[in-house]
Amino acid sequence: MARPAKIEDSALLERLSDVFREVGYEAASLAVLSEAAGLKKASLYHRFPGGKEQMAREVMARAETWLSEHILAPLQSSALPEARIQGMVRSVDAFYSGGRQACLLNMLSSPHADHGPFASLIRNAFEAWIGALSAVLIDAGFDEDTARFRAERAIVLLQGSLVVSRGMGTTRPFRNCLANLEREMLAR
Amino acid sequence: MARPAKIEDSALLERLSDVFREVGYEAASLAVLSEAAGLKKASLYHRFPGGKEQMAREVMARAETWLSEHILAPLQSSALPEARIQGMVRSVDAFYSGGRQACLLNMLSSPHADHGPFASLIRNAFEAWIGALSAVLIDAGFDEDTARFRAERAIVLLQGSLVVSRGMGTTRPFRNCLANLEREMLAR
DNA sequence: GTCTATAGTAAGATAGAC
DNA sequence: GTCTATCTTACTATAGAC
Repeated sequence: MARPAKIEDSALLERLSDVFREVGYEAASLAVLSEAAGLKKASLYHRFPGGKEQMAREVMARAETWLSEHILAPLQSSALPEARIQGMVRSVDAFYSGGRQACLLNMLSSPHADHGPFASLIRNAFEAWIGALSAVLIDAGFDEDTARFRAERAIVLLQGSLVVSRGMGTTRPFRNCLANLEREMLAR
Repeated sequence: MARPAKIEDSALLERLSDVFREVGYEAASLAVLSEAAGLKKASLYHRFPGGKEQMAREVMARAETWLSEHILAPLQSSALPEARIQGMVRSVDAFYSGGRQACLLNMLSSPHADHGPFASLIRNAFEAWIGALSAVLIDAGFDEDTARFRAERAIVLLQGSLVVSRGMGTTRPFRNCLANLEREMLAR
């Protein structure tokens, strides 16, 4: 077959996602995205006529799908609260490569109205995650306020540990965070 | 006096700092920096011959000075541990405008070798802050490992609460973080 | 579907007048 | 010290061949 093979959507989005997670939206130039994708710029525009903004939005959409399937669904299972949180910790550890990869929810955050679409996607993702964690804690017998407070703090710890790990050049804060998350969330 | 008045270094750096904190390094174009500073691009280059990278480095240096004077020094005072942490909380609340302004240590973090200078400044700032907090906890009677662990977690909570506040469009996570920081750090 | 080539624009940076 | 005007480069995006 002389025809050049199509690079699969899933693999393409994953490579683009790596770039956005590493350098953020503005620093992700088409040159960098093109090299990471293994496609020339014009080919990227063929796949994403909306340009960089569409790439980022599809990357975000993919991340939300991942969140739903690998985080929210397991959290909403009928397993024990301990097991549901343990499952989340394992998925999170893999997704962030043990603290070496940043979070899109941080890297694509922007105060610009230009990228307003991202803002609501990011807010929704945070709220869905916190809501699901909160439901687990309510199942575990905590009152609503405590559940919500601890769920939000878990996400804060996760995001903060990624920031500090990145800034200090060590994954220890992230590993500490995950190692203590279940115990802290369910502590009486 | 027909001669145009010089804009003071301190005011200039503060305006530039606001831009870097809001949008990060790459999105801080000279056009944006120029407008925020109230100086034309050529004037910025007169004050910062090294261009944008020098601006960011001087903004970082200014932030480290602020950290030393308003955070590290009070933490190293001879006051009670409770009072030292309360003082830090007040300073932090003001510096981050109650959670509305982001942290340079997050916004200027970059995996690029280009901006390597930032990386060591950021790492040093994190380490100095955690070290000072750790010393307070040792003064409060905690063992070295516990002190270090809790100090690091305090910084993680701070950074994470800023990320989540920004992402969710509310300052509540940041306010929660500060409201509970002293109690959590000193809990027996 | 991918490519080479190129248009058009905004970026970082400099020269020289006032 | 600040300004207008300009240079060069890099960026986003498009046209058209294969």
